[in-house]
Amino acid sequence: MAENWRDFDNDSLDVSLRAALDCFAAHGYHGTSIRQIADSAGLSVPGIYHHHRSKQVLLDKVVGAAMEELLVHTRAAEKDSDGTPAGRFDNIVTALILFHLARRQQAFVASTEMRSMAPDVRAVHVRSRDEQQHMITSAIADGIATGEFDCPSPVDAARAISSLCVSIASWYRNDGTLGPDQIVEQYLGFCRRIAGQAQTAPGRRP
Amino acid sequence: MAENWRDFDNDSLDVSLRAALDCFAAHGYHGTSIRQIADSAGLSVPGIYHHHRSKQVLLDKVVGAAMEELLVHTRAAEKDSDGTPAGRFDNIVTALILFHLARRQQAFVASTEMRSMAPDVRAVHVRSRDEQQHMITSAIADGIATGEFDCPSPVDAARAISSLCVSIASWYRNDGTLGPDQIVEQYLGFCRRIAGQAQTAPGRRP
DNA sequence: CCCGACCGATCGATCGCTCGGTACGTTCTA
DNA sequence: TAGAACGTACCGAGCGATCGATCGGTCGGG
Repeated sequence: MAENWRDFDNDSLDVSLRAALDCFAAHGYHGTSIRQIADSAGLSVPGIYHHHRSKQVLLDKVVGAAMEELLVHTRAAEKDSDGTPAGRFDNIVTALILFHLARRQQAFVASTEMRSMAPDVRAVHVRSRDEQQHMITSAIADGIATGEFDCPSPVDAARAISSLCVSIASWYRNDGTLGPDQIVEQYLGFCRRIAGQAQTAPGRRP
Repeated sequence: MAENWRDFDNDSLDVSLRAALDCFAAHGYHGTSIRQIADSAGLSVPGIYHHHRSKQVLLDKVVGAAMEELLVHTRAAEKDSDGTPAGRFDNIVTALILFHLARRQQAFVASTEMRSMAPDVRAVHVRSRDEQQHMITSAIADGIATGEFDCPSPVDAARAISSLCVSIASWYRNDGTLGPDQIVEQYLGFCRRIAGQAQTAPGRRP
């Protein structure tokens, strides 16, 4: 995994979770009924409950799988970097962008349905997101110390960068005019600029 | 209005719409029942229906009021600028940021509950948002022509800027450590950098 | 005397979820 | 090796609760 953090293979969601994800992404958690999920999965309502205890755990499993995947890829991306703040930053942010392209629906549901989750479940996912964001913050903070970055607040910049990458999930479509590589290049450029990386521009790699 | 586009006075929502907004922001449209709204408004369920025809129009009125307010302020902000691309950009983006600070809940509901609205109603609000975003796009495009801005795609940059400002609504709290002025300064800086405005940094006005 | 503001009671529909089953492949036993 | 026993994977029907919405009222000010 250490070197192939750029690749996201097929997700491991079963037919029920896949159906739940589709419905949640389209109509939201509370806007989706178990019957809709069952129809979408080609099962009956008890068929869903045979595999998953409740509607809540459907949401939990869908979001949990995505968050874990994101953390694993992000940690691998940082470890695979050259160790410099700018190198760490680039890899972490690239992993974040790639994740939101490859796991569009999961990322979208994770960000929009946080409030629909039970408090204890939500706490786990909030912690994951905080850890992810902290990796960005610390790369920027280190980069300011070395002069590679220039911005007034690493925490605020990291939040802006995180928000910007998350927003990709709300408009990206597989059949759009921009391909994944172009988006990575463009958004990595945006994020570098937000952090004040010297001599970079969106769409141009130095 | 032409010169006081920076000010957002108290919103004109009645007690029912205010209650609906609070509930929608906290639990989402489908996660909110009419009874919750009635309780929060200090009315009975028929008391709500006396003033508003359905749950759908509650959402429509809340979002519609916000979108109209945003457009009015943004148009005034552009008209009030010095006419240069950079000046237009700064005013439009500033209005967008101020709006998301002053109308946090409305902006949040508008962005998260688009999918919960009837198609014809949604189309109206999508058009408003497109017009808003197009003003940013055109300021950037003009700025590239004059050399004030530098980015590969004005459309993509405008979308990123718009997304970034919208995201403010999902974390900003009135009692947070950052005051409105600081956030405007910081996020305007982020947005300038995304568009590739020369010689600017977040937190520093030239 | 009427009209706008509001409420208690209740409508049919739908919600998440469960009960008691059936079908079927595998395993254990005589 | 036949057949009983079992575990897994499901389904039709229906549970109590809650949903958005409505009905027929009450009540105070003009």
